[in-house]
Amino acid sequence: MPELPEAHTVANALNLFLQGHSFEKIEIFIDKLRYPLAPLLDAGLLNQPVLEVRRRARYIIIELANRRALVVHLGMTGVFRQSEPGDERRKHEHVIFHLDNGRQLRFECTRRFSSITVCELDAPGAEPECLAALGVEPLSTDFTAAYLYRELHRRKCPVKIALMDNAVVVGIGNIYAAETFFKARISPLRPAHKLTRKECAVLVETARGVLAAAIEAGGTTFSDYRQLDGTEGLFERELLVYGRKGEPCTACGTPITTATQGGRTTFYCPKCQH
DNA sequence: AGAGATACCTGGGAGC
DNA sequence: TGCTCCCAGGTATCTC
Repeated sequence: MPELPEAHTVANALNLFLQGHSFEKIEIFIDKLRYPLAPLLDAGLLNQPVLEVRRRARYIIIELANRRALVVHLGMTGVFRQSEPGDERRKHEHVIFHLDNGRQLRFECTRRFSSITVCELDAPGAEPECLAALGVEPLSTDFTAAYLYRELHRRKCPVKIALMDNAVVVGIGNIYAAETFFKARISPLRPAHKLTRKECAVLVETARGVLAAAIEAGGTTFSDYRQLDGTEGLFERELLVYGRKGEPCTACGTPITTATQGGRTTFYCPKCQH
């Protein structure tokens, strides 16, 4: 399931595939994903060269020459696939972008948690207005121990909830949150405002390391995620706690425990993480 | 205002 | 075997 590293990997692949090319036709086969798709057909997206494909948080931004941009969120099961005309349409392929070079880009999404919207940018390279409320990028220099301490200090919720809050820092989902807290040896159940400055520094560095390693590996792969050419990411085998309920902790052997936070399952070692 | 719950959606697995 | 139930996930939106 795509988190930030997956969006990063996909954006890079899309940039290679789309840059300089334009859409000649867009076909939609479903009324809506998270939002209605009909606006894609009447938004001036055709015959405009793609300037760049980039990422902000988990959103993929496909910027066209006329300053229109497609803003795509992969949700849980969104997948882009390069196809050729005549390829049979798969069951959950909802959108087909026909390119000026005769090739196709298809968007598939089983659970329909994904979104594809159109927005107009204020200037070339600008951030879409619909993404303005997002917090800092975890791999940027804005994500510092001082910043995190400030944000956590005014929140009484569990620290895991705060770290996954997109208004604080973007792109840390359930899987990477679990790995980060395990490697940082900090309990995800702790009240956010009780973390020390030192612990915030550890969290920042650990989260960065986890995400960077995942990007390096091409993203975590579960049943749904594939890169554009169909190859799988390799990070899955490196997960230390996520999905390992009852298995021995790799550090101390204590069985990994779960808790429910914000309606999501949290995996952690009750002995190592304080 | 901040926090917690819920809807959205499908496939896969467990249990009967 | 076939049925029902539950779970997974991020985000928007609701309620308290």
